[in-house]
Amino acid sequence: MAVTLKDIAKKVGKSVTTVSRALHGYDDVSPETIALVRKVADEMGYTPNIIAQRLQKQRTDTIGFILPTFGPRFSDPFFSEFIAGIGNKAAKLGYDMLVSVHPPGEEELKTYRRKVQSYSVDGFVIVRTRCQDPRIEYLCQTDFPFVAFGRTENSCDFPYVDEDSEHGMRLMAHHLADKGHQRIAFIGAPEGLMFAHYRLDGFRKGLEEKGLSLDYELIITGDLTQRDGYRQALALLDSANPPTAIAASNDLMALGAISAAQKHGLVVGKDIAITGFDNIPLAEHSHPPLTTIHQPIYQIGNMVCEMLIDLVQGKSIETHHTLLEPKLVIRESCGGN
Amino acid sequence: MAVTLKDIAKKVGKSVTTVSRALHGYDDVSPETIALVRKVADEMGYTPNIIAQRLQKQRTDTIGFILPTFGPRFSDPFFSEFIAGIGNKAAKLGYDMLVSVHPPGEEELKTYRRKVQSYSVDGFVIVRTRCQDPRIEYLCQTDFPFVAFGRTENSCDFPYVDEDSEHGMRLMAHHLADKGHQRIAFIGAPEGLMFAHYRLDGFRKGLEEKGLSLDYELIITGDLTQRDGYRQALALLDSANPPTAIAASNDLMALGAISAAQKHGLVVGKDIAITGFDNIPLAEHSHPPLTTIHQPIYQIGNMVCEMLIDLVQGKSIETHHTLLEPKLVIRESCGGN
DNA sequence: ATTGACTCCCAAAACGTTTTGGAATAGAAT
DNA sequence: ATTCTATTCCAAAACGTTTTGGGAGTCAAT
Repeated sequence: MAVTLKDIAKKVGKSVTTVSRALHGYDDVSPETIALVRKVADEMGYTPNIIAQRLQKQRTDTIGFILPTFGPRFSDPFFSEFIAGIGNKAAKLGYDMLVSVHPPGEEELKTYRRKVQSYSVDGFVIVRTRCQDPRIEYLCQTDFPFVAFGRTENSCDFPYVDEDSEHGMRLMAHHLADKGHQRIAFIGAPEGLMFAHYRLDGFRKGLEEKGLSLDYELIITGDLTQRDGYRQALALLDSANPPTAIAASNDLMALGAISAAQKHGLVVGKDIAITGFDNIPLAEHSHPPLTTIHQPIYQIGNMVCEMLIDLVQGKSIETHHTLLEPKLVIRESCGGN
Repeated sequence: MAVTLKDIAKKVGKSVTTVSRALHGYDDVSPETIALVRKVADEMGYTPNIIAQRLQKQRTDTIGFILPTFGPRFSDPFFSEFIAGIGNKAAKLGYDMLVSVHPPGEEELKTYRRKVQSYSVDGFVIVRTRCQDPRIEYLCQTDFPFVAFGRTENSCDFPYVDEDSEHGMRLMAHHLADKGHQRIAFIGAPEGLMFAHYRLDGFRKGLEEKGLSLDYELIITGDLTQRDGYRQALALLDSANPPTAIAASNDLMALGAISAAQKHGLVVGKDIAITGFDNIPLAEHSHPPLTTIHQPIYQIGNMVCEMLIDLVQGKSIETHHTLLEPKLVIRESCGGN
């Protein structure tokens, strides 16, 4: 079996205590002993048993991340990038990342509860916040550390990072209005998601500021997949009086909408304008390239993770709430600049 | 603090041993005691401390998965789907999933080593196998349980699931040849990856079987991103004698190539044929929809995870090697049917 | 000769669980 | 009265680590 402190202790003829303290470089161990212990530990290939450390320290050095997602063909590039963001930062700070996959619902919440109660993780990263978010409510209520990407309507105060998508969508509305579009459709995100509201409200306000109003017949909702963007856009274009522009609530749906328009024989960027939100890598090299709002997903993963780790380590966080300024990225899918 | 066995023991006036055994339903505990203990445990909201269990049991009920990936803007839908596949199966079998992110290299291997030696996980899922794969070599050599998605040229024997991409690419070559293409370009995957070879070899063989040969000038290599597919395809199309078909080694690059062709004013599916590999969800709703080889990524995640868990539990696995039959999915990006 | 300061070390407890190897009691069979 | 069997229980050890609260020895200052 593996090498333990006891084995080293036996070898060097000291106590387990001394070996432990030597390896941690305590100054009540003589330099010679430290050197000796280090050498022997090295030779024997010692690695501390992380589980024993965790039991003793009463923390896991692990952060939890539960992907709130559906079905087998789940494949949102947004999440790979976000995971990379959290994961890299966590690794850098010496933390592990425990990932689960659960569609929103009762089961999901049970998973949170179980992980909290069994001390599986020190804290959680929450993503895709919902208006009334049971995860946030639960974690607030049990005082368990977490940081969210996104805000919520829950009453409790908690640390989060979010992009000001309301403002982002206002910019987008201005842009489309400036391009002369009047009949503009909006493909929203599922009702329960917090950002669905920000984006819709922002878009509506943006149009109003330009003297336009968002026709309620042209507001539809998609499930954020490309497939659904395609389907919804097709329906819009098949209607009696199709829009001249479609603003989707995320890039994936926008890409679907582009396909639908092209299927309809339209030249996107000329016959119709289509826009997204997120600026995933795919957006840059689609045809035509997609006008969208940039969201630094990887960096947000970084930030959220760092905040969480500060939090679980009891460090005082300077800023609990970060609202990032969105940037409009103009490409050809709405005719360019 | 949390409620422990000791707390329950005190409450019911029995020993910790008895409480533990009662909760596990041992038959040397009287039914009344079992009922009482269960009730009290419930009332007090007891959840076993998972870390203590792990220390005692000497296993973690956790499987490890290290994403072999680069840079910040990493965003491959392939991985989200694969993670979902592993994660869901793991959850179903009562296992956690520990995810790290590391570009291939020395650091990556160190992470494996550390996780093995510190007992962080019971086994690993390996993905994107390389021809000479240091991860596999290390794990074989230390006899640590793992299952791979993909084969390798390493000499050791190990359990894997793979799709027969050589055969898949042969089918694709046949299809393109049957469509009358003669000047066909191939965008390969990075050299070191095992599947890069299978796909290239299969494609070459497929063409040869149709009496065609693959011009070495038309073999180029991409980094599997859409951006690079775009770049490489642009180069091909800018050349003096451009190909009439481009077969990319994955869907993402194929999508990039489609954009490039469209940028060049070509109608994909008519002026030029472009094909991919993977059949990610994006492939179905691109414009035009992408002809590709289907790879059931989610199910492969499921299978690999299940095999691994059988393995770490010492169950005898029936089949160590699974080679899945690829299926050609014909869509419009190469002219349909 | 004491005291104090300093250096180096360690036994034991603790974290929360499971498992081992009995012990105690009661009733039945001899 | 003794032995045997069943039933129900539990003390202690074990997993591997860190921390607590000293102890022993040396040397210098009183």
